[in-house]
Amino acid sequence: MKIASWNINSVKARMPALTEWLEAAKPDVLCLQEIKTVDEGFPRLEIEALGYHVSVHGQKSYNGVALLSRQSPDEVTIGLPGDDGDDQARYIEAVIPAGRGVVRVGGIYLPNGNPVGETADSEKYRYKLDWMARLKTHAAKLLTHEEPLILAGDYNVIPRAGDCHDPKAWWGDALYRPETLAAFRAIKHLGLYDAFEMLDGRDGQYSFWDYQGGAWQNNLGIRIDHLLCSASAMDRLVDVSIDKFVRDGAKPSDHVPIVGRFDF
DNA sequence: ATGACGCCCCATGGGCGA
Repeated sequence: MKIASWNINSVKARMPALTEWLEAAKPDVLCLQEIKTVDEGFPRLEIEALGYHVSVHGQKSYNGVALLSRQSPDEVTIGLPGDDGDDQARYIEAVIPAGRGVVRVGGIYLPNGNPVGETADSEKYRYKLDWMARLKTHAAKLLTHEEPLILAGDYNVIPRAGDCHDPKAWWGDALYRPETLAAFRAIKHLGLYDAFEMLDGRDGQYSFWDYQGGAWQNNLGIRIDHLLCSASAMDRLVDVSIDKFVRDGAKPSDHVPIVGRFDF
């Protein structure tokens, strides 16, 4: 069973790339981020025609997440609990049949957080840290359940120096600074494992390259898209791949898919 | 020091992303 995540950077602008990848990679579950459309604008029929159930948590122009699954999902929920005033569409969750059991998948679009501000207390950075605290609370609750858990998405966190081309230049950015890394560790320390780090772990394996400045051509990337797995999910993880070749396609997203293959 | 690229929208340039 293949469970994947991809920040698609507008699902409507990316349909040729998305359909091509779905038909080739055939994931069983795909979490999409930055669909940049309301629910009604999601190309549901085209995706369903490829054999997927479509669950959407959309938003006009910005953010927006979706969850595609070959099997019909149960218990689909949208929005990260913990702040009723948060109107940004960044979280979707479902329980998916897997083998003889089920797996719970959360699709995450964690806030970027820039600019940080001189004293690291800008509104956007506070929102990022608050969101990470809410994710920790929610993950702790989900980890009390029996089924394997995978929290897949664009975390906007560079976990290690080796996950960016120029750590000194990135240090201090909202994606790579002490408070961000501490919050990310706190989530992992609940009992979640970075699938790529555990099964591959090489430096320089990026999932995002900026459109600007020839970042892709010069391999100036960062690894910010992650699959965090509970222990029982990790026990079933066979391999992880970052589909870097997708960045060379026509009209690519600035992110590429990350895929975990599980023995469910 | 700035902009660069690409996406969005009751657009025609500004906001946003990372």
